[in-house]
Amino acid sequence: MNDNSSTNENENQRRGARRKARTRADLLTAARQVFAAKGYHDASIADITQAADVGVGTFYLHFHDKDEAFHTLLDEGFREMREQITNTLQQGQHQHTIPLVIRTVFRHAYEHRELFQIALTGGGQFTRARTFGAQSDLAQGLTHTLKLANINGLLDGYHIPLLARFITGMIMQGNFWWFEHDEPGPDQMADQVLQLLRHGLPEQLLSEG
Amino acid sequence: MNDNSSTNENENQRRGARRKARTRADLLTAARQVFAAKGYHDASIADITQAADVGVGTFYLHFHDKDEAFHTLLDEGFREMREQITNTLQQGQHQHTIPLVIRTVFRHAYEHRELFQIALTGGGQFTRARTFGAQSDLAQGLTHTLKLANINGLLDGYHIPLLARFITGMIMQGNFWWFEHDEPGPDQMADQVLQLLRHGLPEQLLSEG
Amino acid sequence: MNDNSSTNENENQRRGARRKARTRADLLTAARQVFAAKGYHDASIADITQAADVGVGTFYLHFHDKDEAFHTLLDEGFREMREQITNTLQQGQHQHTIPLVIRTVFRHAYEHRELFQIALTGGGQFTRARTFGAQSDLAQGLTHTLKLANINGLLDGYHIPLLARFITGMIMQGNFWWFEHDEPGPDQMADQVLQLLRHGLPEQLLSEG
Amino acid sequence: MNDNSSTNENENQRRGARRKARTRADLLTAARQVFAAKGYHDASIADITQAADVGVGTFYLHFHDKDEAFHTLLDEGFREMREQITNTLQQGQHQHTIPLVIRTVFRHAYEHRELFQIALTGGGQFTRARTFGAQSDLAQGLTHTLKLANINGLLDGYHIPLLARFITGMIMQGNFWWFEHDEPGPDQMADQVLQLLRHGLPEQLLSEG
DNA sequence: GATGAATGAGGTTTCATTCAT
DNA sequence: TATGAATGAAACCTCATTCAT
Repeated sequence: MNDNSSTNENENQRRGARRKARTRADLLTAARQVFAAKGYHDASIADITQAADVGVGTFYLHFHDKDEAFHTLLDEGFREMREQITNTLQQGQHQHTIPLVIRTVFRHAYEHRELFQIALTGGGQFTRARTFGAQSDLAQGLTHTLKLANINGLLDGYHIPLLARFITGMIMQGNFWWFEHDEPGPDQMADQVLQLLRHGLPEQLLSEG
Repeated sequence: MNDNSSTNENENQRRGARRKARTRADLLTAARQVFAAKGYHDASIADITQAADVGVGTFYLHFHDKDEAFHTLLDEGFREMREQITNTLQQGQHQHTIPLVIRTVFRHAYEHRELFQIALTGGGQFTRARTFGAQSDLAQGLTHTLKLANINGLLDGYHIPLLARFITGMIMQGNFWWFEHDEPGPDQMADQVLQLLRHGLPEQLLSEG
Repeated sequence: MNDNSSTNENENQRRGARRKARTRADLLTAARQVFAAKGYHDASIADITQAADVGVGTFYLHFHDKDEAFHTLLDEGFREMREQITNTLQQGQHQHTIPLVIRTVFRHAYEHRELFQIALTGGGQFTRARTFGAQSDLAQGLTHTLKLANINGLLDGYHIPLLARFITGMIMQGNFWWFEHDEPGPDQMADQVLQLLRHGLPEQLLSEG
Repeated sequence: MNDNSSTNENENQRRGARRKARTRADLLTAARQVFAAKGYHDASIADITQAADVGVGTFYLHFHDKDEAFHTLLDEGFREMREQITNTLQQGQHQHTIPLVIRTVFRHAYEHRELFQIALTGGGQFTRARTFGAQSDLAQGLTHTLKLANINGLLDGYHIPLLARFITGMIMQGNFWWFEHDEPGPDQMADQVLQLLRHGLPEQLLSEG
């Protein structure tokens, strides 16, 4: 009987925790949709809880405020991608790193387009820092890679941190493209970026006065 | 006396018009500073009128609402640049167009950094459309140029609108760079972009598994 | 077996009742601490149940609402004192009543300082009535006593209900004193009050212009 | 013309300031009524602005928050009384001080009964400190007076700070009395207090077991 | 009996906008 | 034209209370 009741209690606790986790997930999903549709500032808590079909108060049971929900959304949404990129960067096969990072970002970005839209356009005082931070992280990782690659002087004459930014910029614009189009898919998108990085543009287009 | 009085009236009218134009300019300058410092949403009309040293009501004599002030700020701030770029694009010397556009954007962006910061980070319902619009305009202009250049098939194998986006992305990241650094200046920044566009990256960095 | 099971049932019932009573007592103790620390309004049910180490819902198994818990706290906390004072008042030895009441209140107040603090400072719509009520009860009891004592005209010239209030006021300020100091103890406090009541102040302090 | 316009401007400014001051006064009057009727916590800003017949936002144009309005109400309401008492205390004719203070407080309390009710019953985190502070101020002033009076040892055997508290308590209960009754007026009330302070109670009422 | 996730009414506060002067 | 006090819709957030488990 002792066993039984404590088992029941555990069972109840687990059920409760599961339900709570589900509500939280519902809220995050709703937040993703609402933020994507309206942007950070014009999304109200009421919008989010309505979309999640829960009461307003429930929101505050799971997040301290709007900002925390926003950050949680991005942090959890980007975790997997961040981990994959970190792995790639740490593997040390520098000759493969850049294409791998590009492909990784594009694959995730294509799969989680809403999330990227939020990250790239979202507002909010802290948010500005945070979303730029996302781009900065990527740029920093690429800077690191490029510096390692430059041990043998391959990139002398390039401003390496800028180079990293330029690549970041190309990737970001690829994501913007998907706000309006579905084609081409992530792999062809990556191919296009790599093609430009490999061969540049024909000389005729770039002659100066 | 009639003459006299009408002269006086004219004089008064002119003085009034001058004063009005000056107040408007003060408001735009103040708006630029405040938007840059706080972002669109966190900038209040009171902030702006305080910075301009006028009453709150005065704001509404010059702008219909907050959004109009914001748009006016960007439109007027970008007018000169837009015109120069339009000219460049229409001149038809396609082999010089791309470097010229790049240099033009960078020069203006460096000179009007606050303005670019506002355009690239500012929020607001319409704002999102507008600032993306700015990037889209640039991308469209470049698309047009690249298509003309491709009459002789130079760019077969490239996805031209994407190519235009990538270049746009590089330019935008150059501007982001200036949010945090002052060096390198616009011409060297352009050189870096052109260097990448001309030669791409060393093959060793881009080999895939 | 029938006997047996009903014995078990009884046993279980008793155990249940004991547990319930204990939870209730825990809640009242917690409520006392929390109300004393934060005041009525700023004390949340969650604060109380947390301090009692029970679930929020449990609170409502024992009290109908926040106000009931508050009133219960005061009623039960003051019951003993109220009974002693009632006894004193009913004993009819009027010449001893006033000192006895004063000593009784001070002794309880010193022992249950938290409770008195709550009663004298706590808020809440009904609470205001209730805590004033406590003072009023005391004043009424004293009024009654003084009236009985005045059968022989001792207090002609005094406004008896006011007199009762003044004594009440002195007692209350004695309690306020203990919010900030521990000394003097209840008996010396009573001595001070009685000394003033017996001899008044020296005439020199009270002469009017 | 210059004179004229600047005169007009001044005139306008003054008119504006007068209007603003009037709104502020309306709000304070409304706040006094609402706080008196409902107590601090149960009075909402909407209650106050409705009673003052202004928009909700107007409240925040004049007070930073509810607490500031409350404190302002008390500070401004007690200013005159505080000044009179301070003067009395500083005049140094110690043999008249106590009766004067008692009469002063009662006169003001009778005239501004609502205010005293608010001060004595009002809640709020800071409020508790503040309203007790009012009583404490009075008690401290009296303590000071009594100490000066004690130079010649008149009060040896009395605990002077307690004595001051007791007098404060009598005054406060006099005010409580007026929450429910209009009679006796302030002067007779003071007379009653002074009578008790002068002669104490008949010994028969205070004999101890 | 005990639990704690969920609820939503109700309160506070901000700020774009208006309008009488 | 310029002013700034006044407005109130709309957002955020809290917490007493309920109820399914």
